Amino acid sequence: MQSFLLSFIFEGMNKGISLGEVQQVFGVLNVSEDELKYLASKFERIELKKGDHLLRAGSRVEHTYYLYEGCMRTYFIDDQGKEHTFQFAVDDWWTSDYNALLKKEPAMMNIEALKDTTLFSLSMHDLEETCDKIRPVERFHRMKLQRAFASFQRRIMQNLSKTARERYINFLASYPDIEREVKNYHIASYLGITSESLSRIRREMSRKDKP
Amino acid sequence: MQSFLLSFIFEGMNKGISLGEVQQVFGVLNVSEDELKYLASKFERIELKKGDHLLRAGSRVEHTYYLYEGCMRTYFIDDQGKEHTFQFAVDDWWTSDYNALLKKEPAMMNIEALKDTTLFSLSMHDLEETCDKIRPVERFHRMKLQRAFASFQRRIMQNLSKTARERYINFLASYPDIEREVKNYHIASYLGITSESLSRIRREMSRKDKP
DNA sequence: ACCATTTCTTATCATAGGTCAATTTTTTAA
DNA sequence: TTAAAAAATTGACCTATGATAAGAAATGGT
Repeated sequence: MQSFLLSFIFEGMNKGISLGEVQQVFGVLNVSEDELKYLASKFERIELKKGDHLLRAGSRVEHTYYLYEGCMRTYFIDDQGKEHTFQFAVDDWWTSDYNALLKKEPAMMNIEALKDTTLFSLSMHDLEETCDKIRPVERFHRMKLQRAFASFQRRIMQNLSKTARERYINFLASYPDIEREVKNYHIASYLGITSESLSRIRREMSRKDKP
Repeated sequence: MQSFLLSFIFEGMNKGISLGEVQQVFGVLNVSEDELKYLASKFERIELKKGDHLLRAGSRVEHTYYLYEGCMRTYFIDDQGKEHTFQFAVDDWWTSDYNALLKKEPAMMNIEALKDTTLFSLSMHDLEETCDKIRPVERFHRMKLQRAFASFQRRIMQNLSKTARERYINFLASYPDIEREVKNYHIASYLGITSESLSRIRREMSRKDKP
């Protein structure tokens, strides 16, 4: 009887997200209890196991995802079959294939879990609707976009002006904790180099670290 | 007398922008005449001659700029003194150093006019204020950010997966009309290669074009 | 129209990073 | 615990692009 009750509760939790979790998603947001409930109703909880894919190239994209806990990698495959990591996402990031989402084209990106991960999904349609209905949400979203925009600017600047080695050092500084989860070839393809090149860079660095 | 009058009119025009121009900036926007006037009052017209700088690295950034007519280039200088073109802007684009603007840091970017150019400047403070006061403006701005975001995604994907030659071909397709204004070394540094390399690529391409 | 300046091209040589193949190390699953 | 699979490293060689320098072509100011 008790275990039946428990499983019922868990199933219920898996459908949606709590008000507390909504507040985590949006930070401190000046909205009413009703609005909070409305927001919560729009999200769905997604639990992924390490290695699971959230999105695959070619499929339709309709959602954007809030990464509640875990670690994801977005990558794409080029014409020659080579894999390129577009970005890593960790706690409290949003992720999706925004280009496909916006242009209503099939996804070019794949998104996979690098460890067991919990996400909250929100359809683009609901995002628009909540932006319309709840002013602070639109503002919140606009701010998110601005910050993402600025970070893209920095990434493009780096790619244009830094050597692979400098970019790697910078990567380590930007994602200090991520290292355990990601493969070196993920990092290499994020930096725009081969796994072998990264290996050489790492060797040189460890040489010079211990003289 | 007539010439005095003319110069008076031009001076007046130089201060602000007309309601018709505001509508150009925001496209068809569902706002009242009063709101349109309010918006117009927040913009300032800037006329630049070819070669003039709108922004220089190190200076404070407080404005974002709508490019009404003309052509601008945003570039930065790296630690080794090398110049990198971050982006070209043509009619109906917005430009600024968004990273600096957002983080309230000194500019890293330089923005120069590639030909005589008319811009409308809007301070970040006024942008926030108009987003607050006029809902459709916030929506408009959010959409702009989304599109810019998607286009950055495409650029990063390209840089990771395409050869210099492919990127050049793609550049020509993306900016078909810009070529007359920009120097080859502007394009080269936008693509992340040297002017000499671009020259080689161009030679190879013209060889194969005429067999 | 002319000279000065800037930009573009070409050639040569140097180098970061890519490719391929073999080996070692680490992780995974039975 | 061990065998199999995946990931990382290494070495030998290759290629695209960078650096430098010099000349050709285009552009701009007077």
